[in-house]
Amino acid sequence: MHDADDQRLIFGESLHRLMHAYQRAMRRALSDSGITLSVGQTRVLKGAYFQAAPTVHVLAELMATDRAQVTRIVGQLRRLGLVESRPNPQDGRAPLIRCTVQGKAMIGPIIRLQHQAGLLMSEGLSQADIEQFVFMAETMAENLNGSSTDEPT
Amino acid sequence: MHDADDQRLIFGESLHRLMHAYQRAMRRALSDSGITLSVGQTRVLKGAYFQAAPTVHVLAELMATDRAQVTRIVGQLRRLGLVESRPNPQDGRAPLIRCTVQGKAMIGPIIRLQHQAGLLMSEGLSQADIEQFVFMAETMAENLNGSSTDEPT
DNA sequence: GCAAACTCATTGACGGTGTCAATGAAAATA
DNA sequence: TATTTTCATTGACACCGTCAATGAGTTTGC
Repeated sequence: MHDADDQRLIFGESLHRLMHAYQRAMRRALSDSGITLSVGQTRVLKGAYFQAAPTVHVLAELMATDRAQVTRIVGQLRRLGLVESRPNPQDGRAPLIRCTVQGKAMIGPIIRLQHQAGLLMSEGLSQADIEQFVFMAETMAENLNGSSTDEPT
Repeated sequence: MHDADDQRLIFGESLHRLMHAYQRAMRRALSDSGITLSVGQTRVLKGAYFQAAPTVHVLAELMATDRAQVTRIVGQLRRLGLVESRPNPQDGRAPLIRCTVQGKAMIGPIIRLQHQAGLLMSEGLSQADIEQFVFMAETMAENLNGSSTDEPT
């Protein structure tokens, strides 16, 4: 029934379709480029690169995902020699994670692929549209997160 | 580097965060309402309801996912008595899937939850914004899909 | 200083999901 | 009629999200 509602009905499905399409495109682009990393691995690698020696906790928060998951991925990347964790002088529980030289070498191509995907998907949209879209996506994510945590006082 | 590029860099991450937040919200809303269906199951159920006796193929296309996945979910829903598949007089390979009475009874609450999630996440955004967002999401998904399939002649 | 409570990373386990390959039945094509 | 194509189905595998338990380290309260 009635206009406004229908918009909302489509909403979830639109999001699903976009997300699937994006993930698929990224996965294909990565494998076509001979990069054998999963999407999650690239996300952690980027985090380790752009943040200054983050902990697992910081990365998990950044990616809005579970620490367990991040720990696992860090382990994989470490075994691949793309990342290393060094003891944290401030806190013995939380090692600091850093890109190795080899890890840094992969950042460039990864960024380039994401960049291309961004260009492709934004075809026919203006720069202003894109910025608006990103802004709205952030706003919505915050709306959803904020309500579930119910930060008190 | 330079404005335009940075937008694109954030792009993927924004999408990830929004998607995670949305999926989480939906999962929580479903379980809080005592509905023990997965997100995928609700999607298929909705498809079976809104389409007129679709095949697995149709549902998969609608959801932009794999037929195998849909087949599995249909099996689960059938075991739950929410859906039934009847032989297709037009094509013996592709049974037609239909909501049962019990399945239809669940549609209302599911829609309502998605509706609420939509309202929550669109807080602070105008109706025009929302429509714009959905439109852009569809456009982008098409951009991504169209290029990979390269439909010829 | 010491014990309790807390925080962190880590590991294990489980379910949902996406994808590919193989199978077999039915349809379309030659 | 024989070949090829299209469909659903099943199995297998990897990725991802989540929760529970563990253990090491830190902070708090006494």
